[in-house]
Amino acid sequence: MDQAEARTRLLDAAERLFYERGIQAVGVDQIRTASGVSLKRLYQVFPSKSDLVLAYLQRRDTRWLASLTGYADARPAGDERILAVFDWLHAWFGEPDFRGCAFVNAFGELGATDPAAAEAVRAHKGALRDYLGGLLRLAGRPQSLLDPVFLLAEGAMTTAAITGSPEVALRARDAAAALLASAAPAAA
Amino acid sequence: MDQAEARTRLLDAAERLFYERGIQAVGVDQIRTASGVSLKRLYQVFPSKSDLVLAYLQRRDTRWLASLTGYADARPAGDERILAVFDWLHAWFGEPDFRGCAFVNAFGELGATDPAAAEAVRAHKGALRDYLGGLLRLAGRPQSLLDPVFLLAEGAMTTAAITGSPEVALRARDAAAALLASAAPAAA
DNA sequence: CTCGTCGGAGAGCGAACGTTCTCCGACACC
DNA sequence: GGTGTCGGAGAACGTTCGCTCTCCGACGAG
Repeated sequence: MDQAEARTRLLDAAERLFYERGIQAVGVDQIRTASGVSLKRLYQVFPSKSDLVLAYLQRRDTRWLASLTGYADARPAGDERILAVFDWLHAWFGEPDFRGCAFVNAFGELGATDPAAAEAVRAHKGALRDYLGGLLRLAGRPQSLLDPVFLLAEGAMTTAAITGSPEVALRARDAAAALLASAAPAAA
Repeated sequence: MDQAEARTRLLDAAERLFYERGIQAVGVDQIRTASGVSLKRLYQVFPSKSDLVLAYLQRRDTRWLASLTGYADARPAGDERILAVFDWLHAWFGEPDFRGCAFVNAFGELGATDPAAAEAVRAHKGALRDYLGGLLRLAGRPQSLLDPVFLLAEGAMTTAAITGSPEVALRARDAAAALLASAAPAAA
């Protein structure tokens, strides 16, 4: 096993365990066991647990946004693409291991004590916000709709986590559609 | 110091520390030191840390909702009272020790491992939702607006925590006002 | 075969955790 | 004053944490 594969296996195990049980609740030994990577190598690749946490957040940020944009960008630009974001959320919420937004969870655990993790969370939410802003622009919609749409998506994530029911994504979608409809009709 | 005062002092210290730094990050000894209550009495009142955590969540639930309803119910019933919820959020977000919704934070930390804590979070969010539903009814508004308004409030809480800026409450308020305006005019 | 190098397995480290126990001084009762 | 009871202070317990170290077998070079 070379270093690159060790890194992948560590991040795979870390992502599954951190997301499923929480970051502080998972020990380094559990990640070692789950990944099959020796402790020595683990500390070569990630000199401390917080480095591993940061790498976990960064890789998840990349993959999560890629999955969302891959789904939404397949729809025609315009209102439809904006609403597709909520369809994607609905599918995500329905996954059996869904446990809310990993970044919101991480912020609640570490936001007060780990500045690097807090910054990663801010960066992730900023990227999501920017993506939604781009969708609005493509749809010919004013940026004044950005906050409402973003907040509906955020609220849907935490609510779906707590209630365990994915349908809230569809209600958020309806609300977003209503806001789009109540604004001046778009050029698209 | 009698048992009742010990309980109050313990909960005061626990609430401040748990909310400020996170639950798992705060040890029982720190709560003992901050409260001035002896360890022996602490374990008489709360036989385990998870009992203390639960009491913390329950007392905060009561107080938080009482503060919100006390503020909003002072406004005339109708749309104005609904929007007052966001004004209250705005004031809360601006407090110097604001660190997001204690229940969302607790759920991220403990939701997967502490069923009693998870249930307390669900109960709290259910109570907030019910309160908003009552405000809509009083305003003569359809319950179809409940999810949008609730999700805007939820989204505002997590976003304010992560970005640190209270203004998002006002944007959520604007969005709620737009949704109310786009629906059929209320009797009130 | 011999030797040197490497990485894996897991024991070991000090600190911190939640929880219990020991000690001792304060105070009520006789 | 002597005695019993209580609670506070904090030492101590066993476990677990993040992290380091030791040992040993595998393997390539000569």
